[in-house]
Amino acid sequence: MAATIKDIAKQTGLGLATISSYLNGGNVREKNRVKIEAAIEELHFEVNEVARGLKTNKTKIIGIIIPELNNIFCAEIITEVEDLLRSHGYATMICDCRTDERREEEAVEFLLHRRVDGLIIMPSGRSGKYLEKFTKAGKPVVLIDRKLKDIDCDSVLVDNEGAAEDAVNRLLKAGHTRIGMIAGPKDIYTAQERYSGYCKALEQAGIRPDAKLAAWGNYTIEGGADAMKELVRENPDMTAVFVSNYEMTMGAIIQINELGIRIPEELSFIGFDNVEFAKASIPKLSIVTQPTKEIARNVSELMLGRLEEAEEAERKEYETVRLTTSFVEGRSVL
Amino acid sequence: MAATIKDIAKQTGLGLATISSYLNGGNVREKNRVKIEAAIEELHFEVNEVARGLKTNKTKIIGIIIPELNNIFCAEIITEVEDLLRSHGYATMICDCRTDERREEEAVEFLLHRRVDGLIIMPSGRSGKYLEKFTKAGKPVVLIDRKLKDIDCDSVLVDNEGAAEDAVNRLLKAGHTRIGMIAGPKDIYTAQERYSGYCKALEQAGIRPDAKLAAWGNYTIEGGADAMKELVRENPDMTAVFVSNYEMTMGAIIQINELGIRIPEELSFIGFDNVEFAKASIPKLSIVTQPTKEIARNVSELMLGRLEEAEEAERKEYETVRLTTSFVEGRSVL
DNA sequence: CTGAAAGCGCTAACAA
DNA sequence: TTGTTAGCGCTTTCAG
Repeated sequence: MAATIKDIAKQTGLGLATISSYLNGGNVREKNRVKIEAAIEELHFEVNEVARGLKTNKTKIIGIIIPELNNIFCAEIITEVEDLLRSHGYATMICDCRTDERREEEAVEFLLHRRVDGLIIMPSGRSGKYLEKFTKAGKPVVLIDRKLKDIDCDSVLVDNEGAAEDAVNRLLKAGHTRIGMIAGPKDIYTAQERYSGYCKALEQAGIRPDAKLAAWGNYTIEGGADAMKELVRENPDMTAVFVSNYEMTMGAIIQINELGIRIPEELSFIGFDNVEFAKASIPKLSIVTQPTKEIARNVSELMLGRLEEAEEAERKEYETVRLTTSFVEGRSVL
Repeated sequence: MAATIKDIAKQTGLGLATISSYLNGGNVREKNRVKIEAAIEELHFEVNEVARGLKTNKTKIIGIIIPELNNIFCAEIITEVEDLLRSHGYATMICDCRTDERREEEAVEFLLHRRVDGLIIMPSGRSGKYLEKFTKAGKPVVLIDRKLKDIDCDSVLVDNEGAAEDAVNRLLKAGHTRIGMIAGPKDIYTAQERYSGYCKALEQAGIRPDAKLAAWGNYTIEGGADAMKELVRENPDMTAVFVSNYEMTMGAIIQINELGIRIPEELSFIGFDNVEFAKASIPKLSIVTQPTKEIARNVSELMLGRLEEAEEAERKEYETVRLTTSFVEGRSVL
């Protein structure tokens, strides 16, 4: 069995409090410090964070709920968040919910039982009702990428509408008028925002958005491919397309190859995220990219901040950070 | 403050043991069951897994240490493992170590303090010395994708050598003799295996492996691009290339586009992993793919099995599962 | 089947 | 500074 502070106390002849104090950076007489360190070394003592957690009512664990770890956008953010939190002593417990709201609710329950100190979530639904238990317990919740009704908390978003608007404007400027869009699931916040950016750009150019030109994918590769196929079938006059996430961008490209359509001669193309993929394509794709590192940094800082402030008395107003996207020029627009 | 079983006991007038028994699926008189459930509902009771963990000395948490969550091969496996373990009541604590051995050792320590019940690891180094603390504590360790010296435990691998050999044989059969390879880091197990498969195939065909034709990348996109550049520069007579992981495959393709080399006319190409990317490329890439789901399933089952068996007396011999890869035919070999 | 009591390893008053 | 003591919320004997 592993050694406990009791063993250390016995070995050194000191009291429990002294050992505990040493462990928590308190002041200990030099002579005793040496003794304690020797005992720790000798008995291979390792603090038991579980016991500590029970006592302090803080587990130093942050729960993370995401729709899909396989989604590169998620993965990039999570790696970074995990790194930042761990460097502050926090472990993360990640739950991949496969874009399933029911599973998300289960995950919330799961993490609640495990008494995580805070929750970072990229939610699939529209309402944050099921997060109440967290906020009521005084535990911080930080939303990534999507906004939720029925809940007060911090969130970090990107300017989805602006990003889509900008992309479509570029296509308009290149002279296109029949511009298709592969949008995300209708019930997802970001997808709606991006779609509305698309519409806004068209309207500003005096073009009425045509329902036939919008295909609703499901943020997956397959969904992107299907949507692309539909778009091409329904719109022989379409000369450009804007795809609104990475997985669907890849799917669309696969489909375009399948159909033998040439980019940009026959179809101008603007995709989303993953600069590397854009560079690996022929021709290089023009894409909208999101600042994943910056998102991660903001999320972590917000979380860490709330965690600290829980110690203190007052809390600051909830923040909504909105970051801007970038555009990476390729050769897919003509 | 959250309700505890004490509160439930008080509310129902029952003893602590009864509540605990109910919570753990024991037999409780029907009448009391109803009472308990009502109290739980009313007081919003949620079991505290931390306290439970302290008492039972089991946290129901599995630590996972990987080199890079951003690496799609890792991400695919981890998603699946996480899913399987969670469905058995286990949470996962993931540590991304950025292919850094020092960070891996820190992660081991980190997870040890948190008293995880088992460890799943895709190690960067060659020795498993630093995992001793785990095995000594009687906690199961399962290795993914790489084998380690100085440690006895289960592992799940793929037949790397065979996969590389097969790929190179295909190039040989197509008539190539000057075949390049972009290998992974020399100190990584899988990289060595794949390189040795490459050599084996050549030797069997009576060709002496030429050091100039082997470029050692670092399993990243950038590394793949650099290696490709070097290979082309040093070997004007090279007519085919085999790339040994996904990230480097993408990097190589980016570089090939950059250099304006045409596949397969000027260069035949076989890549690794990620069928989707292979399909999205022009022409479609021929690739070796690894069975990530199957790896995940094996890893989870091995871990779950060990966890159970810890309850019982004896333990089975350590297993090494070796899975086979597949080959997906594209149009990149001529 | 149920109640009482002990204790998992740690922290945090409080005294000394 | 250091020692003593009392729990954190749960499981688990052991009686009843």
